[in-house]
Amino acid sequence: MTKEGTYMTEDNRLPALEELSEKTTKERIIEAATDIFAQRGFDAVSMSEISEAVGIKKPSLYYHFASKDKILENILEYPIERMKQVGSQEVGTEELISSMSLEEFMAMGADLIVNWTEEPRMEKTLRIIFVEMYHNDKIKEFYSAFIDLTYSSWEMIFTLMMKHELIKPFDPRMLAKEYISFYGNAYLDYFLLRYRPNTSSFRKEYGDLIDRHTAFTVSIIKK
Amino acid sequence: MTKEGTYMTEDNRLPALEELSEKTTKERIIEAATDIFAQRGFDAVSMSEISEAVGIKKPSLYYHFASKDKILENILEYPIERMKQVGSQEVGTEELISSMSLEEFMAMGADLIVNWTEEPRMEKTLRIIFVEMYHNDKIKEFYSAFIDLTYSSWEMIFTLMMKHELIKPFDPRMLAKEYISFYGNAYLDYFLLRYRPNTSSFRKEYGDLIDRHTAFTVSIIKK
DNA sequence: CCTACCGATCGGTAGG
DNA sequence: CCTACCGATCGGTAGG
Repeated sequence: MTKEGTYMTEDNRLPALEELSEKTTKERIIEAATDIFAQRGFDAVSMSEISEAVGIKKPSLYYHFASKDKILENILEYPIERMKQVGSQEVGTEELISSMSLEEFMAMGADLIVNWTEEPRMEKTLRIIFVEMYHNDKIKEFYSAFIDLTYSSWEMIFTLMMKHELIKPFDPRMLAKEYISFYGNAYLDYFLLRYRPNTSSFRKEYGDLIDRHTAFTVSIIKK
Repeated sequence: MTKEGTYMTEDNRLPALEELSEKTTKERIIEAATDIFAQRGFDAVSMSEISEAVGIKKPSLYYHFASKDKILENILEYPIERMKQVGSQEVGTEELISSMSLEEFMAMGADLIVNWTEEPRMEKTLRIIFVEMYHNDKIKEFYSAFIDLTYSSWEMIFTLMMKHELIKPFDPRMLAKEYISFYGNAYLDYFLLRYRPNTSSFRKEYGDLIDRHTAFTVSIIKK
């Protein structure tokens, strides 16, 4: 968090161009820890193990992070930042809805939800979130906010669809919950029951099922 | 697993009636461990802590269970036995469907699913299952079987409902997945995100939402 | 069911 | 970023 890299640049020269694209030790720690935590969970992983993966000795980790908990905190900043990015680009939903067919919009929506898991770092972080949720208050807060935002977005979308008479009348909040539950359940299945890092992806395993969920939803709500 | 209670009955007399209703130490260990594992997870709980809750010393636990893992294994036998019980009493689904209204049957189905969580021991065991699923193969096996059985049961139910022309035509497997996802998601929310032992219950927190889910489902499928 | 004990490992610190 | 080290705690055993 502070004075990153001061140890390695104490000669005070400007870094060469090549070095700018190299990962800092701090970044390498985060990447290694994300990887190993995603595989075996936070508690089961020791600081020695992380340092070995990075290629340094255990006490050197404490130069970059004050504690094991701080490493986890840093890892969790990533999805929070990514959620803010997605949130800020949310513009013109109504124009989008009236500019395409119901089928097209729903397919686009499904794609957005699936894309969330496509980036490898995000996928590993989501795994950590699901595994550690039961006893980590920061993760609970993040996941709650993530779910609430998703419900509210789709409540708004379905409300607009009704306004434009694209779909039959429903309680939009309830419809959002029904629609999104399918994804929550798929996440539970993927991240807790069947997680095998680097051998598969959410899209590959659930893509077809999600297409069918989209078709099912359209068939039910379409006016 | 073997020779239970031999230490305490080495005088070879028949146990008094009163003793028959008393819990054996082995049972008390299971109950205490279930309680504490449900609260804080398997790895975070020490054998000392369990023994303290029971009122014995740590090494005495090893008279009843060969290892900490064996305690968990014993705890997991409970839901497996309960599932077998429920499975074996599954008779006359078709008569049931044709003997009541769609609304009545769906309300009864929702009740069965919610009842699964009402028994305190089952609730705690379900919490342990959700918390430890990510790294415990036996739990994965159990949960997979539980989910598959649920999907298959509802696939059969919806197939029979179509045969009796109570509901519109659907792919019954897909309809089962859509219907059950709502519960899977509610479990995820309850057991991982909002679990507060002894202060609430699944029925209390999700009863209303599930009634609305049942009504939503009926409104969509009813012929 | 207990006392006494063990090796292993953990997160973290001191001091350079 | 390293060597050397620490106190605490863990699951489990020996022997009664």
